[in-house]
Amino acid sequence: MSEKIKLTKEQVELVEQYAVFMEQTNLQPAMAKILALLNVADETELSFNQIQDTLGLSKSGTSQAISHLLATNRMEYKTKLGDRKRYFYVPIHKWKDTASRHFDGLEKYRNLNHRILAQRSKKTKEFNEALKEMTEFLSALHKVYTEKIK
Amino acid sequence: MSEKIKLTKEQVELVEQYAVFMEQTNLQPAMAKILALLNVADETELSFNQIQDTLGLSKSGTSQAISHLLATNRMEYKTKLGDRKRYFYVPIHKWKDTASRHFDGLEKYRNLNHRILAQRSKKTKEFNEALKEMTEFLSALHKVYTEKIK
DNA sequence: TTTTTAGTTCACAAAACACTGAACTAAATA
DNA sequence: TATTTAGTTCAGTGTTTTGTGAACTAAAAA
Repeated sequence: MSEKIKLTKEQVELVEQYAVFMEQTNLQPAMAKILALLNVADETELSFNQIQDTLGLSKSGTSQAISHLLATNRMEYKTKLGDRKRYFYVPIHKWKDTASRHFDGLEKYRNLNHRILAQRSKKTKEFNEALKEMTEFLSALHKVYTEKIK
Repeated sequence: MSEKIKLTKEQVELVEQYAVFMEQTNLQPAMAKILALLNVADETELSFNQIQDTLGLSKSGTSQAISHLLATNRMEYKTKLGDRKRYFYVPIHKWKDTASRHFDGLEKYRNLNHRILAQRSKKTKEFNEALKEMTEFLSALHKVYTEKIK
């Protein structure tokens, strides 16, 4: 029988909105919905079947999405003695690691812009000045990160 | 005849790396390369033909990419009296507007997480606590934005 | 041993995406 | 008026993405 989880109307709404947001950050729909569910549901640890049934995905789709989420550290699982299933959860307590990866991307962008600026013709003064201001703002952001998280 | 622009080896390298970075943020390859070129090239204003020839794109591909970049405010153009062409450029002086849009996305994420937290069962104490910490960091980031840019 | 559970793997179908070439347009030039 | 310039539009093609169902596996339970 189905192991579909009961969600309030508000939870369904939140799952959908969270998933859409995640899709916009490059995540595939199925993965986005799984993450959304694990963030919103009352229970933070759900089994393969609970995920599949609640979201109405195929078995293979669920398997592939879960594998990818595990491989990219967006999800983890635990087991329970005397129970063959895995229980999947979002390692939200590691949110600082996730944030770090985002700031690494930002730093890469800052570095690219810095290199671009370094080799630019001195003739395009306004352009160069704006580019410099922007990289300085990126540095300021990075500083917040090192102070608050790193 | 071709209006291909001359780029140093380093500039070619930077165009490619910048474009790859942009592709990773959801931009289509052609658009990513156009933005990269306009950031790196000595001249900040390039014509349709200079862009097409330098990047080796088709005319229609160039047209469609430019239209989309203009529609999404990632590019603008100016004209010159007595010249029928448009000269395209990256409005880098508006980098604060671009940053604002990014922070709007972050704020949306913070708000979603805040709503999720507000309706969560009180039983998952650790999860809720971590989620709260994270939204607080998102608020701190947003504060930097309001102080430095807005 | 046979069956059930908890998945994994894979070939493929449907849809979306990215780009191309060819035909077209509208304004300027000859 | 005819031609050139500076693009635009669109149908189609090749590629990539997502997800499906069917067959498979490995361990546990009956």
